[in-house]
Amino acid sequence: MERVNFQVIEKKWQKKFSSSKLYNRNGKKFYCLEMFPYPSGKIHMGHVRNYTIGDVIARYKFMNGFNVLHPMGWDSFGLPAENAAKLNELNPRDWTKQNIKVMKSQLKMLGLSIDWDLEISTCDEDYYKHQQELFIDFYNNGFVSRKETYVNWDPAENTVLANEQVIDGRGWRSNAVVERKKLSQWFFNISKFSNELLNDLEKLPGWPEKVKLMQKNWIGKSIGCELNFKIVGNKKHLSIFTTRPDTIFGASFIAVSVDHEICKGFKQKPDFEKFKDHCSKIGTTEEALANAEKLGYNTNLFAEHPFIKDKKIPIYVANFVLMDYGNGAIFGCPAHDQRDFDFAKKYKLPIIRVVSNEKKFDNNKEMLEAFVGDGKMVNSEFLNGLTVNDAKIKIIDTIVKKKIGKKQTLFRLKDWGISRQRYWGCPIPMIYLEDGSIVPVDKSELPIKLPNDADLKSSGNPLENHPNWKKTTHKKTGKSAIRETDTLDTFVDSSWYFLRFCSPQNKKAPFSNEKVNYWMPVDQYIGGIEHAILHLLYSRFFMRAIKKSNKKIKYSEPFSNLFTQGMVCHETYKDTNGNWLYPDEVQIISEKKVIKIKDKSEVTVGPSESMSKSKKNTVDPEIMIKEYGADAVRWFILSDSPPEKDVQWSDTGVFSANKFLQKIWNLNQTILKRDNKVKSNNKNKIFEEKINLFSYKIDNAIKNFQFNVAVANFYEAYRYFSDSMRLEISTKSLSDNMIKLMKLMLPFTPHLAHECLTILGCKDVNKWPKIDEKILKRSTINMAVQVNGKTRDVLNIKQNLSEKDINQLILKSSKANKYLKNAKIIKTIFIKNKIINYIVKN
RNA sequence: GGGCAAGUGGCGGAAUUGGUAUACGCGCUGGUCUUAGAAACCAGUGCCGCAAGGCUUAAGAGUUCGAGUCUCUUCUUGCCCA
Repeated sequence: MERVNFQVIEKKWQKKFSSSKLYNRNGKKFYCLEMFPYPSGKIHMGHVRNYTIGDVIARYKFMNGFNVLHPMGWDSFGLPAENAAKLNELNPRDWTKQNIKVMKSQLKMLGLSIDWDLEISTCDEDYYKHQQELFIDFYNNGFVSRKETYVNWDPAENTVLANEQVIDGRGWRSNAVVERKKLSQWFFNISKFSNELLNDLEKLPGWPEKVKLMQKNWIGKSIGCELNFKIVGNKKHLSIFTTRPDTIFGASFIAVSVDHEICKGFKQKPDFEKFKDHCSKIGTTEEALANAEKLGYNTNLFAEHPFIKDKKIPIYVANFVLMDYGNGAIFGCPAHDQRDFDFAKKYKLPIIRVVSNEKKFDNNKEMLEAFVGDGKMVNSEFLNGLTVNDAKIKIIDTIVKKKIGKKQTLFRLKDWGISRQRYWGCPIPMIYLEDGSIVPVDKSELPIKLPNDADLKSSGNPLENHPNWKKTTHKKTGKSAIRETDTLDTFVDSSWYFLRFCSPQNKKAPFSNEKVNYWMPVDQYIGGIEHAILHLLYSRFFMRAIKKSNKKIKYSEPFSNLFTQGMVCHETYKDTNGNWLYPDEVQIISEKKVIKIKDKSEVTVGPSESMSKSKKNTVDPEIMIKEYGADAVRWFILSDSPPEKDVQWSDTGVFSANKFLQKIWNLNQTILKRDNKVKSNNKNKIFEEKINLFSYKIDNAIKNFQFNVAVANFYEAYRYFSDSMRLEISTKSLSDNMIKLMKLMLPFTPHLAHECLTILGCKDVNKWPKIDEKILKRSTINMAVQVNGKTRDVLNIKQNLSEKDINQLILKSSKANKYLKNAKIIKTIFIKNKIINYIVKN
């Protein structure tokens, strides 16, 4: 069998992919974008999967006549560069540049159809200059604010962490116990768009339902009401927020946050300070608060119940009430909220049931946990007998009429804290004047560049510690000023890069309005599900804020279709000492026996998990490409699982992918060498119809993102094709149909397909083959013959035959006949081109 | 605790959306070729049964001429939120 040297043809075609313009600029626009990588060092299999999927779509659309935009860039600011730089005594910039160089060459090895002329890198001054410009625009349009808030402070990293970076009360990277600290921070006012971001999810039919649901929950709209309580012996009111005003008759305490105004009076009390100190150690995530033991500090103050005369409710300070949600105060109804229940049990507060779903309500029954289900109101005076929902409506109505509160909508979504006490990020273009005012720098002074000589080794904020970087002057007044020394969260960098790709070399502005209005929105966005919430939500916010500050932009949704691919997994290996081992350090002898190559010791095989450096269950794409070829790696990663699901990496899988591609090559060679004197006969027609059917199936599978199904169809088509070589089919027909198949394969295995198409003499390589739907209607179909619902025969027949014809056929020759002979047919169910089912009685 | 998915051979998975269950690949078994191995090629491979045939899509029920697909109950797993 003839073999092709993949290394040679892949190198050859990769040169052509990057040297000539891949795309012409005709046809309807199609913006295909994969989430750009963080340049961490080398590409991993997750990247291979992500970019191969994107490449299939881009090439498919291009071959179908679209004007495709398929760019790539680098999400190149971020903490790892800083850490690596510390470790290796390198400048973060040099470390990042080096990684980009390596990863770019690796991506090229995959043969991706990326337009590298559009390459951007977020750590380039060219990029972050415009980001600073956008920041100032946002500031001038009221989308930026400065707030003092409690933040998650990582004492080991000396930085603020986002809620999602706090795992079980510890920093995700440092594992240090996170503290609550009050800091002045910059915020993007994403919450101004809460309603819009929620409602517009409905306008995104091309997004997975799952992602939309996650965003919906994240935004977390809740409708409730504000209610004022009178404090006994005090003229002041205490205003609380609740989503369960219907349970007011079950209220047995009020709980406020430690930061609530009311607590100011206890500041000098040592027991309060101790309590507050304790609270600060829990962290601020909802999860941490929910899991923490419910603790309270008794203020010895009481509030009057608004509907029960002379009833007094104790006021506690509680660790599970947050100042930045609602009013920082709630009323506790222990019978119908688990947190309140736990709290009431601990402090021996009454538990009064006000909702019941029992047939006969038993007021004395002891509760073991809170009842949060639906039911009818009890113990609630004028609400008794109503459903929870009706009770809510009635009580809010009453509260409004009595002027002791109002209806209120709250969102879980908070403003986006963007300040980071870090060096390797985009400097925030704000300055502090001597008179205390804070103003943006003049746009003419952009970019505010990062200094090259910052000290990264000492703890704290490197820009703050720099001897003179922060000293500047205010352009308008000439007076001295101090720069903001925080840098922007790197999520900001990735919130608008898709706009920059539309005109990446634009020196004057972040993007050209005209280009953005042409290319946006992204027609197909592809990336990991891990970005389902934050990155996508922030990008949606950016688009809206940009549209409001730049009236010429037409769109508010950045991504019209979203595809989230699954992860790449591999088995894990541990040696006898419990150390993780890389797959290439072990040898698999049999299903039950795996040994360490080095010393032949036994290895324990663990479950297949998402590839990660910490568990060493990674496979290096570059090594795989060198061994099996890029086309085989691409082929395998698409073939084994549906793209939205996790895929298991398997060496035998990529090995057999290579084998198959060699067979394809060999088939091409056989056709080329075939005597072309073979005259056409009626075998041609059947052959062509069959290949047409395969083409139809493959085309459909690609359209539906079922690449694994497409691959299965290629295997079948190959086998059919190879079997047909023995038949008297004209060489021209074989060659034409091979061209058809190779074009269909081009998005999957571009190197091999280009090579084969060239030797077959194909002139319109980048034109998707025509699929004749008329032929599909002419070809034969299989019809199942059932008796009493059991399949007894399958007929290969012409399409659209009538029930009568089929009855005759069956009587003549069918295996099903013997089940019909001595039976009485009571009923026949006939579905054209699908099935005939005889219901019989003996 | 809540929400959302999903459960099909030894494994990854397919099934035209209610109409031939197990396509395709991996693995395995046998054979040809080979000094031998690898590769290549051919055949077989859900379970029971010598066969005819019967059974089978986590378990159980229901709707239907017909259910992997729809409905209900239970179990299990995964993901997200808490």
